[in-house]
Amino acid sequence: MTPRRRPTLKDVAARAGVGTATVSRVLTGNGYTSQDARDRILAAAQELGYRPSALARGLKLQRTEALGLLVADITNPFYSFVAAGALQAASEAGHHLILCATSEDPKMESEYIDVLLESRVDGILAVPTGANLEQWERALEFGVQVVLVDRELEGLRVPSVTVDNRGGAFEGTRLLLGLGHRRIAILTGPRATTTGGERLAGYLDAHAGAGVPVDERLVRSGSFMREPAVAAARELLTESPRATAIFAANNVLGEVALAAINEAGLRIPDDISLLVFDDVAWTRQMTPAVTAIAQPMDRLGSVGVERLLDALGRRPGAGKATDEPTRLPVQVIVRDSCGPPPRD
Amino acid sequence: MTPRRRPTLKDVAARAGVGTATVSRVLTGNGYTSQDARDRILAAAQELGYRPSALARGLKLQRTEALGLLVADITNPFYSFVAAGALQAASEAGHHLILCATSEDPKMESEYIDVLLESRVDGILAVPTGANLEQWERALEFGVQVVLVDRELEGLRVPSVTVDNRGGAFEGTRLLLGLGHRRIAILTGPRATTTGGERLAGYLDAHAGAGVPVDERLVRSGSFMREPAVAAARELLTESPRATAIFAANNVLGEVALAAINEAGLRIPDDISLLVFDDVAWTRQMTPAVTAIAQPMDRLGSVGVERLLDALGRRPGAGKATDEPTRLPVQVIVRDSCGPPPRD
DNA sequence: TTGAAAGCGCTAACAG
DNA sequence: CTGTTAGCGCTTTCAA
Repeated sequence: MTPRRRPTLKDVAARAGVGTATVSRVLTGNGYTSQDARDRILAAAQELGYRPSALARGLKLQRTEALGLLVADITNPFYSFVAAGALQAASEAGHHLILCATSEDPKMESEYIDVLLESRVDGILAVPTGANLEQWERALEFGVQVVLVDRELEGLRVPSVTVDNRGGAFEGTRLLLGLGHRRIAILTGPRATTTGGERLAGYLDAHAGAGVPVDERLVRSGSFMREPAVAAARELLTESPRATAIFAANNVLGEVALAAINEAGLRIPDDISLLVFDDVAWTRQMTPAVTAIAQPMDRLGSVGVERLLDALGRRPGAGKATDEPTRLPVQVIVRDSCGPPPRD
Repeated sequence: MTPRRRPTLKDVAARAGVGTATVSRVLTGNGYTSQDARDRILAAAQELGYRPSALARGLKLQRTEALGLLVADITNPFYSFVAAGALQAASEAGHHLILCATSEDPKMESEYIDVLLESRVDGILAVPTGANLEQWERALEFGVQVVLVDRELEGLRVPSVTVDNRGGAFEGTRLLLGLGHRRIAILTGPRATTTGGERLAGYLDAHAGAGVPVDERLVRSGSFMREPAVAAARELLTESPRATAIFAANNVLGEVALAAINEAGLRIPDDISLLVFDDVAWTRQMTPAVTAIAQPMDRLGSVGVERLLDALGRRPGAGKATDEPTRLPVQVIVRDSCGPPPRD
C-alpha cells in the first residue's frame, strides 16, 4: 500500500551500469553515446517504468513546456471550443495546459496569473478580463510569453488572435436592416472588452450606413455572463414600441434573449427576429434554427497556441514571432430566425 | 526586451538582510520568526515581485498541488461542466489542474497519463476510456491518487463518482412505456463503458418490468462520439415498423438523434418521442423542449476533486479517504418531447 | 564516448 | 529566533 519510490535517472544509471550523464544524453538525445549504452539504458528505463521528472528538468532548464490557458468560463461552449483547439495544438507540440477560468472577475484573473507564474509556465494564452494590466506586464518582464485570444487588452503589446467582430456585427445587422427592421435591439457585453465594443460598433456602423437612427433604449451593454443579462433582456421587451429584432452579441446572451422571448410569449421570427453572435449547438438545433454569426472557435485556440509557440521560438517550420494581431474571419449563417418585422 | 531574471528566495533574503531559511519560514508560515523579520521579508518579496517556484518547491517536497483532469472531450457540454466543477473545487483548495482530452482514444489516454506522471501531479481525476488498466495501476503504485468520474474502470480499485445511470435510464424508459410506447429505440455508447452498459441495463430493466419485449434491431450501442453514431441513427429510422420513440444515452447522441429525426421529416412528439440522457442547454431551449435525464454535472467534478483531496489527506474537515463509490442522483425532467405514440 | 560534480530554487534538519 | 547546509532529480560543463 505504501507507494513505491519513483525511479530516478540515477536508478536507471545504476541498473544500466553507466553514469547519470550518459543516461541523460540518451534520454534527451543530446550528445554522443555508444549504441551499447543506448540499448542498456533504454532497457533499464523501460523495466523500471522510469518517467523523468518535469520538475527537476524544469528547474534545471528554466523552461517547463507548460502553458497556461485562461478563459472566462469553460462551460460557455465558445470557450470550450477555444480550449479544445488550444489543447490539441499544445499536445501536438508536446506541451501541456494548465486550465484557469476567471468568470470575468479581475480578482480571480489576478490570482490565476500568480498561479501560472509560480508554475513557471512558458507562456499564457489568455482571454483577458480587461484589468490587471500591470500584472500582465510583469509576466512579460519575467519572460513569460503572453498571447491574447478573443479579446485584446488595451495597452498590452503582445500578439493576439481575434475575429472580425465589427465586420460580423455589421453584416448581421445589415441583414436585419435589409429585412426591413428599424427597431433592432442589441444585447452586448461590456464596452470595455474589445469584443463588446467592436460588436456594438458594427451594429452602429450598419445603422449609420443605412441611415437608420438608433434608439438608445434598445442598446444594452452590460456583461457577457448570464445572470446580469437576464433583467436587461426582460426590460428590453417591455420598451414600447417594442424591438422587432434582437441581436445578441454572444451565445450566452442569445440564450438569455431566447428565454426572454419565450417568456414574453413571442414567436420567432413572426413576432420578433433573433440574431446571435456565435454559432453553437443550440442555434443549429432549434426550430426555427437561429441565424448566427459563426466564429472559427477551435482555430482561435489552435492559432493562439501557435502564436505562443512562435513567440517561444518553438515552431521549426514557422516564421518568427510577430506582434501583428491575427484576425480570423467570421461568417453569417442565415437560417430561419430572422424574418421581416411584423406588419402591425 | 531581454527578460529580467526572476527573483529567487535568496534575492528576497539578501534584500531583507536575513538567511534563506527565515524567508522560507515566513513565506510558508512554518516555524517561529520575529515580527521584525516578517515585516522586512514581506516587504522585500513585495518589492521584488517575488513568486516562489513551484518547481523547486515540488522537487523538494515531492508534492506539487497539481492535479490532472482527464476527460473525453471538453467540447461536450457534459464534460465542460464536469471540468468547471472540478476546477472550482481544486482552486478553492489551492490546487491547479492540467487539462487532458482523450477523444475516447486509449492511445491518447496512455500518452496523457505519462504526461501527468512526468508532471508529478499529486492526483488524477479521470473519465477512463476503459483501457490502460496496467498503466493506471502503475500510477497508483507510484503514489499518484486516482479518482474516476462518470465511469468506472473494471479492475481498478479506486474511489469513483458516478451517477445512477441504471436508475435514470430505467425511469426514463418507464415514462415512455407508460405513454404507451412499445417500440423504443436506444442509441447508446459502448457496452464496455459502465455508463453505456448501465444505461442500456436500465432500458432493458424497464422493458422487462413492463413485460414488453425488446426488438434487438432497436438497440444500437456503439460510441458516445458523434461521427460513429450518425449512421446508426439514420438506420434506426428506416427499420419497420419504425420506432415510436428514441432514447439517446447522452447529449451527443441526442443531437445526432434529433438531426436524424429532422432529416427524416418527423415531428416531435407527434411522430416520434425523444428522451435524452443529460440535460444541457439545447434540450432546454428547443421547442418543444426535450425531456431529459439530468445529471449534476458540475458536482461530478467538484465531488470528484473532493474525493481526490480526501485520498491525499488534504481535506481538514472531511472524513478520511474511502474507496466507496459515490453515486449521485439523477432526475428525469419531463418536458414536451415525449408524447403518446402515433396512433396509425 | 563517458563520469564526476556543480547548480537550478526551495525546505527542513541541525546547530547555534 | 535564526543561519548554514544538504539534497530533491535533472542537465551540462569539464576532464579524462
